[in-house]
Amino acid sequence: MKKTILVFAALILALLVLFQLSTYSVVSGNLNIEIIIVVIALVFFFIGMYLNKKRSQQPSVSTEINQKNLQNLDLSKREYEVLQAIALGFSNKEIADQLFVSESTIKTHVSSVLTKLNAKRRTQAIQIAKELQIL
Amino acid sequence: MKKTILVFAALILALLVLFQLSTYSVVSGNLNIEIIIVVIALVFFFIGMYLNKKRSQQPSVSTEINQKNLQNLDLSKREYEVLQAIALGFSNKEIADQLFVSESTIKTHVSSVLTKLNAKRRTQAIQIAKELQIL
DNA sequence: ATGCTTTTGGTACTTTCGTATGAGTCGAGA
DNA sequence: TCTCGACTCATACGAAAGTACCAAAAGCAT
Repeated sequence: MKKTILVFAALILALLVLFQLSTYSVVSGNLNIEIIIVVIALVFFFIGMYLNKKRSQQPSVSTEINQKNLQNLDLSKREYEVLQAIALGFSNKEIADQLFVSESTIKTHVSSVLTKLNAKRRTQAIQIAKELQIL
Repeated sequence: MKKTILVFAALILALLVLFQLSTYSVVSGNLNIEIIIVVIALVFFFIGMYLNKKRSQQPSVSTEINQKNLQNLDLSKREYEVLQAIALGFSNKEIADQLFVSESTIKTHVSSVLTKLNAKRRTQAIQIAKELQIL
């Protein structure tokens, strides 16, 4: 809300500046009227784009991963890889083959992931990870 | 692509019209310069909003469920409920308690869901269902 | 070099999941 | 009424998944 007020204040200010500029230059005749129009057009074009972007960004679900949550979980690189593979629906054996390690290793990683995500099952881990926007 | 060309053509046209209008009115002096500025500002403000909207609408992921895919899968009401519960990370026993049926029943439903979704595991079923925008 | 974490891997055991099969109940519709 | 699909439930078995505990190798920072 505060930001909106600031934006509109800046907008009005810009308008006033343009008024002054245009009347001055038209009167003095040292500036072409076309330049003024182009400047005004560009300024408000980008203002329109900016405002609309702000508006449309809020409801859109940020599909990017939340780095803060990811770091807070303290998952190791390998554990995160395993978590991603789990979310893709792979079995422990399949993950093991993909990462060229044994299934025992994957089980170890999965257990760590479940503990760190505070999940009882891998399906729950997926759900929690998605809520944290980690995937 | 065709639309982009049209939009830019209209944009250039609008610019030309404004040029003509402004030079004419300034010369004849029958139109206030402020009015012109406001008109230009408004026009390009909305052009900016419109273009930005078009751009941001395309990559937005429709979060609604795809009814067509849902119907094509031929999942029964109960099976769909179970699928949703699976995606929330619940175990068969927990789902059974929530739906007031036995775990055996849930197992039956889960098997049907896996078959219909062509999945080997419940985690894979979740992934497939999300791809089909069923969840 | 010496801790420290990560990664790896194993054994043994429990739990959960998934399949196969069969069967009873119930409601909607031919 | 008879049929069909959906829902229910059980048993038995095998396959994954998960836990607990241990331990060695590797990487990396002080």
